[in-house]
Amino acid sequence: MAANEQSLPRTRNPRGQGQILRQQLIDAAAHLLATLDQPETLTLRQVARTVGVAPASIYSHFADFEALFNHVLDLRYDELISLMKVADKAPTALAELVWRCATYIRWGIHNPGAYRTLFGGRVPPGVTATSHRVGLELLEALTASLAATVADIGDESPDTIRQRGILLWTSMHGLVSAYCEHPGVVWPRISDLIIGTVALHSSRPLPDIAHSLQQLTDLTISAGATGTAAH
Amino acid sequence: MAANEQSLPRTRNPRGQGQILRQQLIDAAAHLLATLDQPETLTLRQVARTVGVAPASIYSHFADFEALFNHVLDLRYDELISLMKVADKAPTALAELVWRCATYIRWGIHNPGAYRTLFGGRVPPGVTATSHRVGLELLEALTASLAATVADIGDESPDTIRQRGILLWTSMHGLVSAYCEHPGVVWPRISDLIIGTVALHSSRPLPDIAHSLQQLTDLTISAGATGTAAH
DNA sequence: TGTACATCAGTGAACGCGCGTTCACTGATGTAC
DNA sequence: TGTACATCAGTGAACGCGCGTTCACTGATGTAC
Repeated sequence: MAANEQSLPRTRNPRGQGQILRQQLIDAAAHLLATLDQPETLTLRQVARTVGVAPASIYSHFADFEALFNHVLDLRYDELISLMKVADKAPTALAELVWRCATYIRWGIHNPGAYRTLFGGRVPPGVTATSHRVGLELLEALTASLAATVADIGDESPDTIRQRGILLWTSMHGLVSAYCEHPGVVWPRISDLIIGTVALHSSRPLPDIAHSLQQLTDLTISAGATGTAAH
Repeated sequence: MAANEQSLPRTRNPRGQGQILRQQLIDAAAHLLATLDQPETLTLRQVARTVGVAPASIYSHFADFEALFNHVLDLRYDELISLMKVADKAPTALAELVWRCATYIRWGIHNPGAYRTLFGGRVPPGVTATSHRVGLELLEALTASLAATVADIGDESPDTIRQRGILLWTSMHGLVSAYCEHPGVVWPRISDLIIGTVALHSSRPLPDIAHSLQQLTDLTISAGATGTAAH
């Protein structure tokens, strides 16, 4: 959509305000990462053009392009983790599970570029550590939440519980990925997909799940949170 | 893994056998697509190097690199569709669903590069038509199979049936994607993941599903089919 | 109050790289006379 | 049986492109004397 933004002249920052450019670079990279069809093709020169600065200027603030790229990914990941904390305030085990799933799916759908780069695997190199953290950290919390929700899971083996957590996570991953990658499909409402997913994996009644989801929506709206809650 | 394969001298094909190179180009591109960590970074010059030929030689057989790339993707897609036909021979509705899911998931896991390029969205440009065909064609067959399997689905609305098909497909998509993209995770056995997925979405007993999966395995082994059954 | 100097926020040109593509060509092989 | 010619399978060098990175620099601004 956005193509030529290099026409703005940009005045140099005053002395001592050099980190303003640093923030602009981060913002521009985050914006491009969010909006590019193929986020993995993000380039240093694109970021420089967007900010209206010479490509070399980036090296005053980051060791190389990978450092900027990874910094942005870390910020986005921290944002997701921060948003997921809302689940700790859930009134019931089912609500915690619903909130966890809803937050994950919504964040992924609203941040397709970042989601794809963080969870879509095979990033150029470099961000591997974060990416692995992601998989395990979120997966464990999700599995615990699922185990607490499902009544008849007490007598199942740890392996079975773990597999159920994995299947829930991969189904959410597939939902987010497919939703973002196949805009040509006519998709049901996101809330229905969230409710349906939780219902399948928890065997709980649809109305209970819908109620918990509504609670989250109310909470989010009353808190005025719109998205960028990192740091 | 494979890096330098340009050392083989390669003797020119005899007169009239020019299409041998064409096949070699297709094979090399398919092999690279299957094995590259990032299949979307496949280049014309990589293919040429693998075959041991000048980059320009490709233009005797394909209009441009995109034509070669798309041809390979079409072949892989045809292969998947061909493999999916085994579900038509299933003895029961449940077996058809299980066979469909198992074939899809197994093919995806054994062809990560091709799967990612076909279904992972956002290919450079070009293959859009095929990619859309994929989503809808397979989704419709899967949804029909699921509807035939699930007993209590008769009184549900078409939208609900469609959503259940979508959730099944996206969960398989997520399973294949996550499995290929996160090799660091310790995964359960594929057959357990297939059985667990079908169980969740069909509400059928695990042993019945396991039995149907075993039938498919027996059939596949007795038929001697190992993978490349295109055309 | 004036001036030399250090610092700061960047710039501009160039580098080597791999890419897809073009174009004139080469050299072996078959065929017509 | 010999020779001119057409065809075929590919080659080699070059093109323009965008990329990440390097390096010497510029010009404004603050500070020390």
